[in-house]
Parts: sequence; structure tokens; C-alpha cells
Amino acid sequence: MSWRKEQRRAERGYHHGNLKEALLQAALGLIAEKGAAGFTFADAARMAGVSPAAPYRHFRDRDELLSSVAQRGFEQFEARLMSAWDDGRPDTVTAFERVGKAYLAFAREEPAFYSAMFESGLPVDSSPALMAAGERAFGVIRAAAERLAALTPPGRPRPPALMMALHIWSMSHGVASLFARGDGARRKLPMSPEELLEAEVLIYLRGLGFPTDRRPSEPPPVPPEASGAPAGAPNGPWGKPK
Amino acid sequence: MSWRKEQRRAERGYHHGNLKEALLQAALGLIAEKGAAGFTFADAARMAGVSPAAPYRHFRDRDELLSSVAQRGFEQFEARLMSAWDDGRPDTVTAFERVGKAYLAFAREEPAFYSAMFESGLPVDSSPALMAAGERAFGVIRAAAERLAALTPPGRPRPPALMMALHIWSMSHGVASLFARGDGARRKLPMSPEELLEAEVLIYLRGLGFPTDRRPSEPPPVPPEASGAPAGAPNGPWGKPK
DNA sequence: TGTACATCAGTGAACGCGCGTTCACTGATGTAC
DNA sequence: TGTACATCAGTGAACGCGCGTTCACTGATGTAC
Repeated sequence: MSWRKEQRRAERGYHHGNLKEALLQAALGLIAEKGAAGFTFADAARMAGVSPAAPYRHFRDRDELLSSVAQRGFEQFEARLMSAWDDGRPDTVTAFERVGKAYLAFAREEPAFYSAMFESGLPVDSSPALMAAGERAFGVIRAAAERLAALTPPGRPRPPALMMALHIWSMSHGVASLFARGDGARRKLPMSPEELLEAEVLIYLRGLGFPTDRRPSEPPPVPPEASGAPAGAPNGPWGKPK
Repeated sequence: MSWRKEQRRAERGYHHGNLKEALLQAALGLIAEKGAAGFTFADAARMAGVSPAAPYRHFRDRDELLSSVAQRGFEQFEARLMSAWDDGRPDTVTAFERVGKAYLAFAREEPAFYSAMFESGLPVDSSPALMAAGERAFGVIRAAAERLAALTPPGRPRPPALMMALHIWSMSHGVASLFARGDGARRKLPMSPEELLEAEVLIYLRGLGFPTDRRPSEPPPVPPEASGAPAGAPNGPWGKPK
């Protein structure tokens, strides 16, 4: 037994006390460091300062631990999307855009969760609890899309709300996985992933007939200070048309 | 030595003759079967009917083989996008949509290449040749976006062409990686990924001011048979607005 | 309050496995003369 | 046209490694009486 391990034993006694939680944390750290594919059951045990057999008291196998991480990820993801949506305040379109940004922020700030959720190769049906958690997270986007669909201006394309939800999801996921991961090895862009996604969502919403003429990062309902640009001018966040 | 291996030796003689190519094919098959993470150098050798040391004559290590697969993938990807774009015939918007579809088709039909290209965890800068191949493939989308940008109707948002290219790329990639992979373990949808992406791109193009009023899968310039719906009616591929 | 005992949550040694990689080697091929 | 020889492209055995998993075990904890 290594000195380090002896020491940890001394600190905590024979029983760990909170090994399950410690393993989840360890897995999260390892996934962040080496990716979901590189994460190892034995490594998680080592990181928690425990023998390689100990994790079997809490998880059937490596996949069950990975799946638990993914599930927790979806739960936190749902919470963040919910709080971004904020029940559609101050207005549906603004809140909707905020959901897209929250998606991206999550991918950025929680790359390990994101990996476990979307890139771990876990079959979606590996655990009913995992599937349910994923479903609940998507439910937030879907509910937002329902509200948006109800507001679609007449004389405009009206895809089903579910389809709109999937559109937003795929845009967010596409931008997140191509440009916003912590890998550092991604393509260099002359704009941030946030700007990219925001513009994409704005054009999409415009395609649905929503007015989206304000600049990004400007609070929409009533600007705190009077802005020089008249509302409704046909220029987007990219400057005036030539 | 196994009987199988003896036999292969007998068939082909001491020298394989085309081992490099055989290893690339083997890798492709293995990636399709077990994912980029599960692919193994030793396995590729076995599949090519060759000793585990043989691949080292052709590839420095596992990563170099993986990277070669990804590079070839980007080359084929570029070819398919090019042919879909067809230099903007018969019109820019139609050709642009076709590029999106080609993206999706590639992800569907070549899941192994797609994995190696986008999900293998290879650092983008692992090889200059790989990076260049990726750049050329993206160049097709970008060139298409340039042409589209030049046509953006006045009085409409005008994101830079590069941004438009990235938008299309992220939509395609998002739909492909969420819904169109061969994993079989993906979410069940009431529509096909193709329909989903097509609608998404159409709404986006509409947001840019392009008229996109025809139905999907209907040849745009002049329908072969007269359609009941008058062109230009404000309904999209989802039926008439209520 | 004490004690016997069941249960729980760990240990550590061992196993078989497949991997990546190396090594000295050898059979096949191509080429200079 | 032959032949000697350099080079190339494989072999197969061996290595060290870390993994997942199992096993009988033991220390700690909680509880019934």
C-alpha cells in the first residue's frame, strides 16, 4: 500500500463514509481530464483513495457509474435550462434565446457532464432513469417551443412545436460540439461560439416571422437608456445592411 | 499461428502487398463496429491477417492510423459536398440546401468516417494534412455561403459569409450527431433527420430573406407536373398556416 | 448500560486478458553489374 | 541473361502494463435484548 493511501486511510478510517459521492466526483474529474472514453473504473477508485474492488459496492460496473454521471448531468442541465427559460419572462422570444445561450454555457462550463451526456457512447436506453432525466431536460426546450409556436405570426411557416424544439436543440448542440468544447483543439474563429449561436437563433426566429431587430446583449423589452437605433430597423446584430 | 492466419498467408504469400490500404479498411470497419474509441491497433492487424508488429511498418502508432482514416474521410466528404453544391446549379438556394442534405447523408452512410473525423478525440492539429483536408471540406460550405451572401435580399440581415457557413455547418452537424447516427440507440422522432434539417435550413434561409415557399423534395425551378399550390404562397413544408 | 451479533463497507491479493511496443530475425523483391 | 546483394516488409516471441473482476477476508457500525 502506498504512503498516500495509508495516509488517506488514517484520515478517514476504514470506512470511507461517502464513497458513492466521491466516486461520482472522481469520475467527473477524470472525464474532464481524459474524456469519457479514457475514464476508468480503477482510476476512479484510485482517485477516491480506495481499493479497486471498493466501487463494486456502489456500482455494478463502469457503465453504471458513467450512466450515473450522465444522469446527474442531465438533472443539472435541466435546472439551468429551466432557470434560463424563467417561464418565458420577460417575453417569449427573449427567454427562448436565453435558453440557447444556457445550453452553450453548460457545454462550456461542464465539459465533463457534457461528455458523459452526449459523447460517452452510452446507449440512451441503458437506464430508464437516465432516459427520463434526458427527457425532462429536453422537456424544457420543448415547453419553450410550444409557447413560441403559439405566438408564430400568421402567414408564416408553422412547424410543429416539437420540430422547433429539435431545431433549437440541434443548433445549440452543433455549435457546442464543434466550437465550444474545452478541448482547446478546436478551430479558431473570428467570433465567439456565443455570438455564432445567437445570430443563428435570431435568423431562425426571423424566419419564423418574429421581429428580432435589436442588437445582442441589449435587454429587449425597454432599453435602460435610450438607444440611438430606432426599434424595428431592418438590421440585425451584424450591423446595417450595406 | 491460427489456421485462419496460415491460410491467409498461403493465399497471399509472405508479403501482403497492400497492407497500408488493408489497415485503413480494417480500421474503418472496426470503427464502424465499435466506435472510434474502441478501435485498436492490434485489432486492425488481426483483421488484416498480419502480425501485431506489421502495422508499425506503415504507421507510427495508432493515432497516425486513426488520423489517416479521418483524413481520407474529409477527402471523401469534400468530394460529396462539392458534387452536391454543383457550383450552385440550378440556383444558389437549391444547391445550398442540397449541401446540407449531403452532409447528413454522409454522416448516415459513412458513420465510421464521421466518427473518425468528428468524434475520435484526435486533436485537430495532430497532422497538418488532416487539418488541411478538413479545411478544404469546410471550404466547400464556405464558398457556397459566399455566393449565398452575395444574393441576400436588401433590407435583410447580412451576416458575414463565414458566419453563414458556420451556421449551416452547425445545423447539419447538430442534426447528424443527435439524430442520424447509425448507433440505433438514438431518440425516436416523428420525422426523419432529413426532414428536420431541411425544415431548419429553410426557416433559416427565410430568415435571411430568401423565398423558400416550395415543398421539400419538389424540384424547385419548374415543377415537372403542375402543382395545385400557387408558388409564393406563405406556407412551408409543414402545411398551410391555420 | 453493556454485550452479542448481524450487517455493511471496505481490503488486498490474485486471475486472466488484451493492449502497445520492441526485438532480432527472415523471406521476398528489386537492381547493379 | 545471371547472380550477388541491399533493401523492404513481414514474423513471432517477448516485455511490461493496466484494466475489470472475483474472492475470502476483516474492521466498523448499528441494533436487539
